[in-house]
Amino acid sequence: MKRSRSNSVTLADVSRDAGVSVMTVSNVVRGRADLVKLETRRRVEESIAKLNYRPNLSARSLRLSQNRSVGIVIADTDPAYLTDPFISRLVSGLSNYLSGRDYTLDIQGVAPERFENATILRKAGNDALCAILCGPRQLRKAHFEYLQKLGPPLIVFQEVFQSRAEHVALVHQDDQAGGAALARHLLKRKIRSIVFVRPMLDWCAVEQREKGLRSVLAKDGRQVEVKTLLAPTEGFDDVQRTVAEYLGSRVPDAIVSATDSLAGAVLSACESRGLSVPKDIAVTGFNGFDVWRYTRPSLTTVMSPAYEMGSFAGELLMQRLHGDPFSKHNTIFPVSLHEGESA
Amino acid sequence: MKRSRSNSVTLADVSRDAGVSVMTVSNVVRGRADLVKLETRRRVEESIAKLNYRPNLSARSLRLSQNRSVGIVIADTDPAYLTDPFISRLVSGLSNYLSGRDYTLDIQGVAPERFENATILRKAGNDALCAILCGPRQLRKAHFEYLQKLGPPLIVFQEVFQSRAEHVALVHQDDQAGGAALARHLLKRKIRSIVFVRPMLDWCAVEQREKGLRSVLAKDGRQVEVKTLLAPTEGFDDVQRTVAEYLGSRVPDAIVSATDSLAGAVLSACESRGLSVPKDIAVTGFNGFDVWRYTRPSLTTVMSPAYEMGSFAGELLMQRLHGDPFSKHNTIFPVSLHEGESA
DNA sequence: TTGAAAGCGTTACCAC
DNA sequence: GTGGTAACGCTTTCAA
Repeated sequence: MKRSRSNSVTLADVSRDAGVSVMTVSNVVRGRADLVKLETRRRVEESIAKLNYRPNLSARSLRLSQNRSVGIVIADTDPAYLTDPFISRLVSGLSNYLSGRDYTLDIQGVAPERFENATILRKAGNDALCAILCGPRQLRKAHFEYLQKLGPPLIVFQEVFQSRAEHVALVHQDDQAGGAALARHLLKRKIRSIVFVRPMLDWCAVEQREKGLRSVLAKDGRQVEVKTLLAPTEGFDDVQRTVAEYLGSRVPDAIVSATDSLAGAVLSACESRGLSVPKDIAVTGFNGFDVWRYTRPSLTTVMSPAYEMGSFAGELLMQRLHGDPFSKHNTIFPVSLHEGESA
Repeated sequence: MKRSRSNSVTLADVSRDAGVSVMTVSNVVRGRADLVKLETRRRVEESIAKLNYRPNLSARSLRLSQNRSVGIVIADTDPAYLTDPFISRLVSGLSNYLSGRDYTLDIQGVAPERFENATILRKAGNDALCAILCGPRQLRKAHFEYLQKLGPPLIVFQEVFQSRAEHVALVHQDDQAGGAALARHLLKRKIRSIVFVRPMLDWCAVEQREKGLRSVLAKDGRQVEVKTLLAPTEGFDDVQRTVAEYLGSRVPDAIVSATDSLAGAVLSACESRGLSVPKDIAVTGFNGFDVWRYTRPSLTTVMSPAYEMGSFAGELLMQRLHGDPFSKHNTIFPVSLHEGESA
């Protein structure tokens, strides 16, 4: 048995069965109908079906030096990295756009401190790369530089770095404007103190939200006091405990949560402290997809175009891979305030 | 310029730069430290760093006839197919297990009626395949047969088909037992009528939940009436509208929802009808991850080991790809009832 | 310890 | 319309 462990059927096998040359089979497989006589094509197609032939992607990639695949690396400390609603929508959008163009998506989650070990980055197997970073700014910057040096076209989501590299593009939503919109909304109430709740782990988007929030408050004449409260993780229990503890000593007029899931835990903490939302305290979320509908009161939050960002990135990459330069190197998607009952 | 569009650095380039043979470089790259003199290795490593060399995965795959990659195809009508909390956890678990073994995960969502068109299935580029099916039983069965014929090792999640094929394994949770547990829990109350709410789209898991529910109720002496209510989609608004309409004409003693997100919409419908949960009506969910924490009242639901199912599948595949047969062809993960406030 | 050559399955190119 | 040949980048095998 000459055959390797994978009992793959090759073009040669089909050509032998159909009594034609390898090239003819190849032409049939790739739909070059004009190059093959109808009768021959029929015979070849029969053999293909009979032998259950599937083209070998590695061989094709090697020959064409293009893989028709894109890789995405997602830095996160949570093993269940895809459960984040922003990420799952972004990846869905990207994946679907690529599928439509007959491209494949390779996906890998990785702990921030092991970022550069990601298989997708160490081996060259994708025509382009995407990434979502997290961790201290310094580290994210280092990872960004590393990614740039790799070579293939690169799209980084939710970062605000500058890059002059021709093969790099940034796609993010306007988190700063989102934070600002929340601030303006809260300022309609009689507010003197705000707590911004966020996880310990750094995300650029969260920084931007806080920045937008604080900048509007700073410009306001009312001298609103802003504190930042760090939860050890994004887990429901951790957040609830952290907030409940804080509320034990003092109750701010509003709690701005870095994400909707955090806000869910915040609501729970308020409830357990006997605080009525929004009467006693206002609560807001961020990146509203579904959670805001489930909570009582429903959440005031900022809507995110995560799915669209993913598919837009796919579109950008397809252009770039088909010969054109990136049409945009820095794309900012607008967000919109959703007024629920919680603030 | 001989070089192809992708300006890739090859082993030959490195070997030229380092003044050694291609094989020596290959040995260095693959960590065969024992085969290379320390000094030579140093020189080669320098060249690798200098030239920014990354091994070409296609070439290696072609030569070795193994790709070190697994593909997963997920049938769903929802474009944002990864947002389903069960799926996102399952895929995270699988992806992480594979990453740890230096395997890559190719992911693709596909509409059920276009299932067989999925790139991942049409081209042979993965060492193994995973799938999650949906749609009418007939169609799922057809897709299952199709997948089996493809050849590579295959794991199908959340299906109850039988297969004698050596290269096929099934992994699912005990949805039937989950449905039964919910039924038994509800029977503790004075219950005469139950409505099972599910989306129009067929999922094997949902069928199993209903089956478990009905079988326990059927065995009970109290002649509980069970109706099935179909929501056009799983979308919050669709479900809420469907349920609210139903409640307009009659109010059952309990509503069993096919998933937690459905249950969220059901709660909302009850609220809008002025019904108090669980006093006036009991409500349950399924596949509890986080949603049950956010709702008020919190949901009574069934906890799912989705993440573990994913990583277990990865483990099974690794064994199979490294020479052993599948150790289990049909694995059923237990689920557990979570008693919240809603029932 | 290092090197040369063959071949993995496919496609571009050029003959027939 | 069809087919032969070379080459894509890598690793296995065997020779030096």
